[in-house]
Amino acid sequence: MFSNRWRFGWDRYTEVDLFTDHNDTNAETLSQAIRAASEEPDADGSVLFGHLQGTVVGLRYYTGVVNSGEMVGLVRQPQNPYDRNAVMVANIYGNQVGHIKKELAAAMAYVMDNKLAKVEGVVHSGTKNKFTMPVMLSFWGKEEKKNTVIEMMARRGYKLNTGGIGQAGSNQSHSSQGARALSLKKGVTIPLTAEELKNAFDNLFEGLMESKDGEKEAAKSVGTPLLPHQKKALSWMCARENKSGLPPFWEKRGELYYNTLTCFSAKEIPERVRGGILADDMGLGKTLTTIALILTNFHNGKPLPVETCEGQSSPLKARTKKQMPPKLEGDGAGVSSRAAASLRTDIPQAEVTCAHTPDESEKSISKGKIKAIKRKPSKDAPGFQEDLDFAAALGGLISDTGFKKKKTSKKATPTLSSDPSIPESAEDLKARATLIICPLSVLSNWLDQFEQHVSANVKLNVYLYYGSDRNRSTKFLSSQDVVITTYNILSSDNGDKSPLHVVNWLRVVLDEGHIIRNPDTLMSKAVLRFKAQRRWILSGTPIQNSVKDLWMLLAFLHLKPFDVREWWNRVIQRPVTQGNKEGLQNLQTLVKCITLRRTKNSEVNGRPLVSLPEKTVCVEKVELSQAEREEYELARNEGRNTIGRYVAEGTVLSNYAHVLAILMRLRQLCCHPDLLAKTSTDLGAAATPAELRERLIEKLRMVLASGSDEECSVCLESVRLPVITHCAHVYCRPCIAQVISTEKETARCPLCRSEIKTSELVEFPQEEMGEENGTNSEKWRTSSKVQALMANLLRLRSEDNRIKCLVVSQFTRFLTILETPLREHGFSYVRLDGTMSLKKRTQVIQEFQSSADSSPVIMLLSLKAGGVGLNLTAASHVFLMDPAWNPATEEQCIDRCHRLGQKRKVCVTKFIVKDSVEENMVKIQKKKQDLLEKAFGSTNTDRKASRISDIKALMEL
DNA sequence: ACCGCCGGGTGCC
DNA sequence: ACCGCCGGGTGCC
Repeated sequence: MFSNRWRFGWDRYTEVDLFTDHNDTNAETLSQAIRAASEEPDADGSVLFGHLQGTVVGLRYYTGVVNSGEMVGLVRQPQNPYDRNAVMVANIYGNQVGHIKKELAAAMAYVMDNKLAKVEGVVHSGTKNKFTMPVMLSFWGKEEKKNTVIEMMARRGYKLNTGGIGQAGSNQSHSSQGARALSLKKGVTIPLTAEELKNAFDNLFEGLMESKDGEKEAAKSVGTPLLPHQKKALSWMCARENKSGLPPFWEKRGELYYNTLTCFSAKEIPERVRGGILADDMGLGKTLTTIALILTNFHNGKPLPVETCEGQSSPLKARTKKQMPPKLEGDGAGVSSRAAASLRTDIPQAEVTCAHTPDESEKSISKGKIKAIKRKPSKDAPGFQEDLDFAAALGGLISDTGFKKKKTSKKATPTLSSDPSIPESAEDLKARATLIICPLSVLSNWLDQFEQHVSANVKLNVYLYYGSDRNRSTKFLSSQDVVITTYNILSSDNGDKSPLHVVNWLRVVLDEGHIIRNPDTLMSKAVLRFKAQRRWILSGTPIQNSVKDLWMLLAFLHLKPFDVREWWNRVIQRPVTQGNKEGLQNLQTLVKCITLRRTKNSEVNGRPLVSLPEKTVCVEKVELSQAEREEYELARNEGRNTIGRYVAEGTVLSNYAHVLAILMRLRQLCCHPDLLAKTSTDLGAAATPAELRERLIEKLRMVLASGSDEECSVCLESVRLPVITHCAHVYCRPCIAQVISTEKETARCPLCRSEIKTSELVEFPQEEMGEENGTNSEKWRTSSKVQALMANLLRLRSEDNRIKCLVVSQFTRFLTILETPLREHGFSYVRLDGTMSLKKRTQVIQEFQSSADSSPVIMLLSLKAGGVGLNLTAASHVFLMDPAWNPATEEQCIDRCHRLGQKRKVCVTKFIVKDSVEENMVKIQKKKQDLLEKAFGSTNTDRKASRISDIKALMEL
């Protein structure tokens, strides 16, 4: 007993009180410790140094058991009072198995503490031993540390076996790694080619849906009929939430649950992953499907009980609250109201917070207790009938819900094939609310979609947890049907005191879940701490860069044992990145089990998943006018000379900013001459003082003409008597004059800290002063591209004056220029760009999507405004005013209108100026698509080289 | 007997 | 632990 207190007596867990019922708390604390101890940010590039046979001692003091071939974790215990070199051995669940024998531990401690190597263990034999057992240790690390480690161990009498060793009974990945190590010197493995890996990843998420999945009708409260593929998704999601199938790589062997990858087994059923990854392409209706899931799948497969406006008038909550004696909260016996579920959310705050979550109780159960419970014949369990009663009370039916107490479900031994429903305890049944976390940019979309898809007569409590005055009451939040918040709120609301971490959620949904792929961010850490029964990730792109992106997602889903980084690294990530085919297969199996992905082009039974209206894309070549052509050629020749010189000197990359500025200038000239001279980078390229002055004036004119109320950064009011500095910032003349007179020679621009002088302030020439607030139509000039657009718009209007168009440009300033002719021709328009507040954005989108007569017919859209998920299906025509570097950006933009819900054919027009940088950009776009595909694993130098060749191609050098 | 041998007590780090 | 180690009991064969 005395020694037990030291089981966790190391590192930051020293103060844990282990005298009180230590058996109940150890597992969770230990796995936390292991998790913390094995924070290995990047196991990539590790090579195998060698193997070593070691001994685990002290088996009889610990409860952790291992199977033949099982992987074990090795954790340093620097605070161990008997030996500060102690190395603990633990199994996958964090149960301690024993210690490494002290002489070996002393040698290992040095290696481990100095991060010279990562040591991993596999037990092949002696698993039934009472006192000691052999363990095969492998040492992994950076190539350059290899010899140090080998020498270090040798000095202490431990010779690392650097050849492959036939490890009888070793698990698959290890034996194959051993074989590889044998066949190759220096432990370097032959990876799959970048191509193969890339293909593998592509296929990782393809064809994940078997057609056997049925369709499920949504609850009545879902107002929008689901499309067939959405019903399939709903059916799949409900099944993932309700069925108790084991997580991938777990199987039942006799009385035990066995993990086929790590060879770990336990009496307890592994935590089931109730949820998964819905990775459908954007536009297939992930949001709608999720809303349908919320309404359709409450407890025991029943719909969410909701208040309706018709029928019974008295609100269910009010009625049932009185019927429910508080003392029954615990087991729910005797509840007879159909609406018990809605009532359960109204329990006092204290009860919620004090109650053990199912999560905690299941992990904190000691082996001894489990045994005790398990030995009880299930039919004698006193709680069984009560739970049935409760289930009946809730759902009006006796389901096959089995007795479940503290997770040790030992109802009639569930067989793998039958997939019985997951039994829920009374504790589980209290959870009501679904928490949705999304990026700010799609927040309004969620609200809209709830508005749109929930039947009008249903009152769903949706709370937006956002803004400084958000309601932080956990009781309040628990009682909602849905709580929506953003990732930013999550990271700022992070601490333990955040109510989001106190509420016992029914379900947590991460929209655009790939956002949490970096485990080091605050929000990723926050996301792991939710108490929730079911967890979902919605993401069109679950893998963005590499396998590593998946770990955080699996950790969020509590997919055992991969929620602990070490097991993920050992079993999946390292084998895969080293090109091990088995590792890749395992990864594929894993992903397949928990993911549903369809694309717009997916087919089911030979028929397309969704039939979107046709989309046509045409390129309209624009001829520059003679004046424009002259100006363009001038700039082009100048740019060519400059860039040509950089190319000759080999300094393209060090002058990259300037090169981009030159290209930018040309691209802008293709659109409209007035786009020039608007940023200080452009100004840097101006040759003469006269030219500079001209451009500054131009810039000033643009600022003032843009209609936005330009603010003076000194007085914080609208600028009066505007002047512009050489660094292209605009102030009131009196304000900036005062700054300069105060600071004298050392005066600096308040915005960018460039030096400023009174003599260098530029103001409007006298004759233009009067016009700045006027219609400025006299100063406004057209361009060939503007005319091309207007011709199209006017033609369309004459065909059908309700046709709506998106007019897209990368240059918000171009959008501003376009406003003038739109106004002149009487087009009603709205504008959406990245600078707008959420509120304004929402309003603009609503206005545009509205079918009212007064609704605007044109949206001026900046290419990158908003993110994925933006729904602009009211438009059926898209005008892309200028080509983007990345064709995917254009595609994404087009998809905002060519997506589910689009009723008309979509017509896309790309304006490209003939004989210009734009034409070359289009050529490069095509090449880029290939490049991007090959970029997988390509080196930095490759990319740089391609960058340079891009530029040469653009300038026709 | 300043040894060897026997057998009981004992046991991770 | 069906070991090794420790230390007390014992002492020809």
